[in-house]
Amino acid sequence: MDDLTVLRTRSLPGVLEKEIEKAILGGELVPGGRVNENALAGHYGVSRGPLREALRTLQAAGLVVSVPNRGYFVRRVDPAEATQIYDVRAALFGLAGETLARRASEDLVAQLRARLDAMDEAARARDFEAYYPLNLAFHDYIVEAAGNPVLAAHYRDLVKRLNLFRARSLVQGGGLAVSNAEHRAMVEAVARRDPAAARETFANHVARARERLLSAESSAASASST
Amino acid sequence: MDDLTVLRTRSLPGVLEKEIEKAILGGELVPGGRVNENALAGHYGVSRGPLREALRTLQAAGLVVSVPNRGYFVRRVDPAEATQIYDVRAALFGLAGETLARRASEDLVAQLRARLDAMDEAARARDFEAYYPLNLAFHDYIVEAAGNPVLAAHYRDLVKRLNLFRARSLVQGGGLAVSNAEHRAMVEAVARRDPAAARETFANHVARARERLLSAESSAASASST
DNA sequence: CTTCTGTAGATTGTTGACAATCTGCAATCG
DNA sequence: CGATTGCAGATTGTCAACAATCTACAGAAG
Repeated sequence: MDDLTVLRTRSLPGVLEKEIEKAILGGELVPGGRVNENALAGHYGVSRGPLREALRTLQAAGLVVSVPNRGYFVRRVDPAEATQIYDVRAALFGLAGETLARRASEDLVAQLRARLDAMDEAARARDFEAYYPLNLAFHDYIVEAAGNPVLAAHYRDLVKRLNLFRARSLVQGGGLAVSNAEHRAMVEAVARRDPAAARETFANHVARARERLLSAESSAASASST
Repeated sequence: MDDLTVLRTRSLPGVLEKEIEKAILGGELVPGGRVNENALAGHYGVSRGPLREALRTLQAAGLVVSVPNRGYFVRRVDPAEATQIYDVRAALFGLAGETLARRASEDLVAQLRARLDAMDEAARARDFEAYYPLNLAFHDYIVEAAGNPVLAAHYRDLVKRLNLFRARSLVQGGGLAVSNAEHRAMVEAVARRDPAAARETFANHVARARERLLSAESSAASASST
């Protein structure tokens, strides 16, 4: 019965899109690599038609690019584009914070503080494995709570594309406590119902995350070239 | 030779996408209306395969929606979603202004002032037909000059979707002078190389445009319901 | 008269096949 | 020996046909 419901709800190109996206974000399809339609179609046991429709959607999302008569390639994001993505993401996240500060209920502030405490604990324990998903959920919760689906959709698109930037060393060791201190300032701005301060702290948080990532990347690049 | 170059550069789904987009934005395909694949394929003299790929891209852009086993429908944007789009657009435009204020050359400021003067003239003459395209080009030039392709792409997507909001009465009569006064404040902030002021004036300009549009819409709605 | 059911037509979903194009290697020519 | 041309295999682009699903209308039952 489950298969039936799935097939009724999601179309075949829809599930393929999610599946391929997972493969890309999971690293099975590496950035810059070619996407073979026949191979993929065979792997999923479907025809090339629905597959190509899924790839078109992924192209619009910026995860792959189509070169006429050459095929699809997994998108490669270089530091320059990563910077651009981060700037846009900061602006959107700032908007999320501003919106949240205007409409925040007491329950919502309590929710944010609870998540903050959980992250603090993980940061103190230097437990990156625990911190990472909490951090992700925290940001996602914020963007969702802002109540603007258009904003949320664009934000998620940007985050997906950032995963194509080869630099898994997202936040290393010392970054945890620093990052969560910024989180606390963000939540306090929301609790004070101060839209301007919220926008600023939220946007700055992403801007600083960008600096952390890019400096880590450049040092890693210079290290590997030595 | 032209056809050959076109076919080499743009793929068939690519040209179909642009063609259908034009039909939607031009009003030939009305919001809420159904899109018949066979009819469209026949109209363009192509098969349904490339057509469906084009529609997938347009779905990702938010211009159409796909309902499984029912087909594609031209997206309808209600006032609530238009508000959300405007909020995101304001944040992005604010980022464009901030970026511009940091990197503006003298030439760029001169360019902006020249466009400003042209719009002033049209506004004084109450010549909406002349003002409208100048205004569009002004905004597009700014977003382009910010030098962030990711920002530009997202911004353009939002503008396209706003065209689906049924309210062609974009700016009526008196709005022209007001709007251009805001433009002048924006350009002056850029000329002063003041990023914070630029962000604020740019974002506020879009927010005010939203208010102008939505109040016009609601008054038109109450008038039509009377 | 209203409601339900069944059927015919239309429309979308998917597939497999054919045509066009590209890539890589080998043979030939200068 | 290097460069170029030609060919074979692989891959993408497009199409037309078939299967599945939905819509609308007609007819029958309550």
